[in-house]
Amino acid sequence: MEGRLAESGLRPTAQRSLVYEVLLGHAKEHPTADEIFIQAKQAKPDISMATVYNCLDALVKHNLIRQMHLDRVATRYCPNMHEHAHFLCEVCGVVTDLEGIAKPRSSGFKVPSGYKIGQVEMNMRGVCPDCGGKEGDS
Amino acid sequence: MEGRLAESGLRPTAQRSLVYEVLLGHAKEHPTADEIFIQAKQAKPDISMATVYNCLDALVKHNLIRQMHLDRVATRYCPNMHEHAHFLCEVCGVVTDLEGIAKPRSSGFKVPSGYKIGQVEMNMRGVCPDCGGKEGDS
DNA sequence: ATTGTAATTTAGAATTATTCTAAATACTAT
DNA sequence: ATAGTATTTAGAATAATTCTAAATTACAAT
Repeated sequence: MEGRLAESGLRPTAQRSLVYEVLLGHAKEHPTADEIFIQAKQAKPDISMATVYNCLDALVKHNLIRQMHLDRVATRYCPNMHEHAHFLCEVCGVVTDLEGIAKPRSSGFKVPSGYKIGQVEMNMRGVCPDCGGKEGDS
Repeated sequence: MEGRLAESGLRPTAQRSLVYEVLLGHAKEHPTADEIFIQAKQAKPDISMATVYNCLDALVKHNLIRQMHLDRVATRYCPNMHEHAHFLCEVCGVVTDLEGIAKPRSSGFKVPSGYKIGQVEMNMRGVCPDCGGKEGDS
């Protein structure tokens, strides 16, 4: 953990390591800052919400985690830095990682030359198999 | 305007028509609820913020407009219902529509069968040509 | 080891976006 | 016209995030 923090040029403080560790341990849940705070507080009861935000922002800036903006409620965080899309089941609310996102230009997007693409975020909504989804028109 | 509202099964009230019209007239800006409110207030000074939210939610529900969740700040709205992606320039902050989004399953996403896909949102960040972006690794 | 300096953390206040509530208004169908 | 339903309204309430200024910590240089 601290290793990766240091590699990325971040000072590996106790709080940062903890926030990163919590997120890695709850990757499937794609937790919000608040949920991460609750978990982190169990290990380090004196950690503050502002610190959780600071740490998350620092981790995002150093490309160790990503933000997900799925809807009008709280931002979610994801430590999976492989290219992937997110699928939100509108019935159960679970977010699933779908690996294999293609690069925009090679997959049907008309990106005029001159645009320098950094981060790409791909979100789908629908119904997951557990909730009775059938194959859609994709 | 009212025509499209009625077609979609929404009662075309003055407020809904106005909110829709404002958004159509500012599609390029991808405005927030607040910005739409300010515009709408010029035409109808007694419209309230709650109504703007109500109307926007109704329009979204009836597939006349889409929400965009680009970052941690306010939700943006987009009346362009063609398949397209959004590009946010991290320098000037302008959001551009990029037409031609491909269907997820046919463009490199591993969507296991059983997932029923509804709305898809694709957002890219980077630097636009005006701000000196060069072609990226896409 | 000690000290200086800058980065980080902290609590709590402040801000902002959004939702809620209950009353008033406007439509629709009788 | 009247009843019933949907919509709008103002303002309060909530929730997420940011700000602030003081305290603490980490790191580098002595």
